[in-house]
Amino acid sequence: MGARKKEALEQFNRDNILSAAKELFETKGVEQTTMDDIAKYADYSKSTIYVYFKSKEDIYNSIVEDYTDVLIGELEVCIQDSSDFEDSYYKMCDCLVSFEEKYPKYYASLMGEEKSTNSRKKPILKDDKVGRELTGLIQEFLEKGVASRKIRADIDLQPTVLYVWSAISGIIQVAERKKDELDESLNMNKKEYLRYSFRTFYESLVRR
Amino acid sequence: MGARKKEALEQFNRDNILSAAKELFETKGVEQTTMDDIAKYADYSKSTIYVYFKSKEDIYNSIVEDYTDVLIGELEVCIQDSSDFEDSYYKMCDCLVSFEEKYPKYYASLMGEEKSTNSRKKPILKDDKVGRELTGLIQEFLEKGVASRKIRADIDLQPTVLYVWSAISGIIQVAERKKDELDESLNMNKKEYLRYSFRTFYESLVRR
DNA sequence: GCGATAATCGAACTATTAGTACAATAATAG
DNA sequence: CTATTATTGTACTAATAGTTCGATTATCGC
Repeated sequence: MGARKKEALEQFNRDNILSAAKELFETKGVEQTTMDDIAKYADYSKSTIYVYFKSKEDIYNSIVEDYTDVLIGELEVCIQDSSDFEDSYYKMCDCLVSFEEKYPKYYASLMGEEKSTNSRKKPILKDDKVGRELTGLIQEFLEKGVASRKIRADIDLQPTVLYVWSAISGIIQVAERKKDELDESLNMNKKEYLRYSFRTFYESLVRR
Repeated sequence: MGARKKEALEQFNRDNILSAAKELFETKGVEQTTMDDIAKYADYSKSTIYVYFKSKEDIYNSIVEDYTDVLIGELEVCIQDSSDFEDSYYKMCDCLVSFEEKYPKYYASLMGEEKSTNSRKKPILKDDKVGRELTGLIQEFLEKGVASRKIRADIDLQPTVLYVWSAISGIIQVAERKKDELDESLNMNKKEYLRYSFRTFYESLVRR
């Protein structure tokens, strides 16, 4: 078999395994999914799975990387394709919220909860690609704000990037965690609460 | 044996087991600590451990409850013992940061990361005692702000409570996660960054 | 098509760890 | 001293990640 075809076949197998794992991880949860589950669902033997991936962790990490790229790509569009600062901001927020709702487990993982698919082992500290790319994007966003005079030019950009990120991610996290209470005691659904919080934060950010 | 003495003895044993588990959980991590570890360190047989606690989860939950009470108590002091609004705010922030630094695992757990000591099993959704008590405290805090005219009286208190909580917890979480990057690229240590962020947020909160 | 090579499979294996069962032993009450 | 109770040790089960390896099947070069 030609090297080209061989490589393609390998890619095909890897993709099959990954997409099976992806589905199972999303529906059953990562830790509740066993290697035997993945093998069965992907229609390979377990031994073959281990030919293509060295561990469950390895599979998981590959998937997370895919999601990272998707999310970062979407956020880039929000920030770069929009000429208006306020518009960028709300698009960015929406984009993060959608991602969180669609893939909560991966969102949690990307956003820095300790990553481990096998809790008996120490979690591996991975280099924080999302974190770095995200702060890059937010910096770009803030620079746009400064350029359009929405944000004071004398702010200290670097820590403000993190500050903005703290607030946005905090808002999303709390909204998700408290969504049931919101309905009950606040008479406000998650969406409304998010709008309120994002707006409040936006207004605290731009000069009045 | 009198019922009184028996009860005291049981409490003694339970406490011994809990304090051993507490130490191990703090040093090795919860999931890296086995029931055999706990038994050995507490100097009981595993069977006896299971007389006093029905599962590892049970031990863990008892410990978390203790920590919850400690944290809530400390926060109450911050808010209630301080007559100045700004003072309350910074004390509250410091208190949360100290707790996070001292007991990062428990902080993460209290603050809502999925709780499970045995990742093969589905995490149990516990009723969010900290959450409820915390929002109560923050509401009290904001009411003080309104009373002292530091905060506009026409704000919608309920969602603002969550909004404030989002920001503070977000700031702490990001500071912890990025503490290494802070040193390197921002030329700012975690403490300085926290001060900057808490101050920025405080100023966005009070009327100017 | 044929024989060699490589991919895949299946099934049994190890290691780890929560949790259980139970009989033996130690401590205590009366 | 005896009966009860608390504690222990040991050996078990179940679940699951990961390994091993000989058997099987597909594919390639000729």
